[in-house]
Amino acid sequence: MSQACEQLKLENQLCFPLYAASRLTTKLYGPLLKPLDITYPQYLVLLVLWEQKEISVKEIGARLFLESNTLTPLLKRLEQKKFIVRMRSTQDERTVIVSLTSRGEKLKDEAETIPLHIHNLFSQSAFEKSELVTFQNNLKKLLDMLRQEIDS
Amino acid sequence: MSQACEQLKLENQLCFPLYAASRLTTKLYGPLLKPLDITYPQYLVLLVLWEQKEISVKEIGARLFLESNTLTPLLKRLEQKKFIVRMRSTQDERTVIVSLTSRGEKLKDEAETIPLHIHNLFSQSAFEKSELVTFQNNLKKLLDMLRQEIDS
DNA sequence: TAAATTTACATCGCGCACGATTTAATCTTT
DNA sequence: AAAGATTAAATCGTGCGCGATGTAAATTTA
Repeated sequence: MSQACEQLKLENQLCFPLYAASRLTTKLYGPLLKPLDITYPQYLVLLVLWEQKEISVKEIGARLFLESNTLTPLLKRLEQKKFIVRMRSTQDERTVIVSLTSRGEKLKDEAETIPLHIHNLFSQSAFEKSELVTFQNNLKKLLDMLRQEIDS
Repeated sequence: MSQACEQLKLENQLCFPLYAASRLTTKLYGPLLKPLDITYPQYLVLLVLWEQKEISVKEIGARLFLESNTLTPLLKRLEQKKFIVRMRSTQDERTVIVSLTSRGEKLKDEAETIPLHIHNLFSQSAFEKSELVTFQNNLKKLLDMLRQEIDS
């Protein structure tokens, strides 16, 4: 079988396991996020807001690699659930500033056990601690590379 | 700042870079797949079919970690584009057998340059070959772990 | 063999993702 | 300051993903 053909096999692809692992990871968060009444992408937005409780849509997008076409509806849903408020900046009317409500701030306390839960799953697994660090670094490196590649 | 709080930072998460890298990777395939008139998930299904040109929906799902709620509409779209046909098994009327049309088989030739394109991007990047192998192995390991965790 | 269970796929509803376009505000240029 | 370009969000349409449920066929159990 030709080299080109061999590389068309699912097994030999880098991108498929990335795609599958990402989806299964999101699924893993499901039961942890359900009690908080948020989805995984909503959780990511909240992670950003828990670090910086007032931030523009643009900046959230820069952190999560998402744009307004995805964020606007998602943020509206978070606003409906009273976790955030959105308002136009007075300095620049184009900009929408997203900020946490007190309810949104409180949610952080409930969310604090989530990283621990996830961490426990990994420590119970066949992953060595050092291996995990390498893996995480490689993921970041890949992300950097992809970012460059897509911007160009 | 508390340990729990520190782990809520985006930077320290394993899952976010996984999520972001997966999305950006899909985006990277976009320009390569557009000429073939298929999406990335459709490409994955075709990868399976190019390995085994007759296969049930169930088996495709097992390979890609997808279920009929995702696959059925996707396969219908591939059928509309005349790349595949779907028919009920005569042995077991519950089972739907998916098979390539000649057009779907021909598409494989056009797709053969895709892995090369992707490979080139990596070889131009800061990724060492050995590093890449390690990374790929870790991804598979993660996928195995997630699979186990979700089944349980 | 009739009833209960399991299996394979389909359907439904909702929430992302994202390319493409629109709208309104701001900035730049002349 | 008016015209043109840029920017930030919003909107629109399409295609996933997936939990929950439905349907019909096959298998198991009673």
